[in-house]
Amino acid sequence: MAWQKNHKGQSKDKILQSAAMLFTHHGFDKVSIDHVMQKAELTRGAFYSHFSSKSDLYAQAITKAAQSSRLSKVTNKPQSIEEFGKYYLTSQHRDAQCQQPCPLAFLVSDISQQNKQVTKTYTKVFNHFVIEAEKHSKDREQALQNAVLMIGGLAISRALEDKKFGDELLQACQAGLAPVSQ
Amino acid sequence: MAWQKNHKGQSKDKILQSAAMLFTHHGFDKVSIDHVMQKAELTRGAFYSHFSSKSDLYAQAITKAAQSSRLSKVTNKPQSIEEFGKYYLTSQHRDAQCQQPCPLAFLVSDISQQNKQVTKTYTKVFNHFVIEAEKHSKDREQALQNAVLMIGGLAISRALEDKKFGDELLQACQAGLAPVSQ
DNA sequence: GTCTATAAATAGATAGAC
DNA sequence: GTCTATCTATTTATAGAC
Repeated sequence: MAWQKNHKGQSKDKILQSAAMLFTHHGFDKVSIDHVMQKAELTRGAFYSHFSSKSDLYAQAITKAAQSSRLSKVTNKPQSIEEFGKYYLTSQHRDAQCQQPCPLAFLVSDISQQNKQVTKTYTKVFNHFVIEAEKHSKDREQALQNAVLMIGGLAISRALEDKKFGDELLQACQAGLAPVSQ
Repeated sequence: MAWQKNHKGQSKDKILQSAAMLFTHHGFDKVSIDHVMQKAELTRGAFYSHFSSKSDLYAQAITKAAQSSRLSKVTNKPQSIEEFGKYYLTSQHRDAQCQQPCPLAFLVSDISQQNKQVTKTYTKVFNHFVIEAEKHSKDREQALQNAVLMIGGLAISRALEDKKFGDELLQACQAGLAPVSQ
């Protein structure tokens, strides 16, 4: 029994990990259930034993992506908003040269097309981001501004065809991050 | 001849206007060529006399959306960055209670999935936005920050399930806009 | 240039064997 | 729980009549 439960858990986690990466990189519509299951080394038919629909998978994958993202790991937590920005607002992050980029930036305009389960999940993850930013900001208002500069800056930089323009934007956002006043 | 050219021009413009609205509201994948043509009161088959592909339409529709957007109209141009923000960072704009919302915010994470024609068009429109912001900012760096606060703030607010949270975010972004120092 | 009809491919979801 | 096979629907794009 324990093995069976473990086995199921392992498959579900593998699906979630595949979905988190694929969705974050390509968005909801460009990724099919088939893609996800292939990456998880399973077949389509097995999908519905774990998730009720593609949307259900999407919502859970966003949480997974946030957890797998480097930002959420306890180790190497930035000690200031500037460090936070140097870590987040990079061309490597924008160009997805890491395994798990931030879903808040990569999926932002994808989310409003989805159902309530998805938007609730996104809101929860964003709220955690803001709480983290508050630790290094003067007040909540400044934390919200810092969050927008980081997430929005990364998202827009990603949409630009001109990489140099994108780099300039990342730099400007980094410079705009307001630290806790000493 | 003139009538024919005019007739074709009218059809193309009708298609573009329909596409601009539909794409801005729902993104690239959720809108089909059929939807666009139905809204333009034409049939699918007529589409390819005007555009070479759906992507081609998308790119041209982004330009059209930017032109149709209230922000690009000459009349009622904001005289300061605060006015700009009050005009842009509203719940009405976020909830698409206007005919033509800003494609820069509504489509930001949609764009990176598309081809070069599309990303170039987005870059061009964003560049115009920044140039406009520069007129009311201390320098280019501050203009870029202001642009991110507006476009990013609106985009994230749109993704949040909690409207009050979204309103708080819009408010914080408005407060964060830095004007030209007097 | 616009129409109807259709080709060709893809995707979400379900059925039933093992 | 996982597999293969399939249903059903949708979509991009093309062909050919008017």
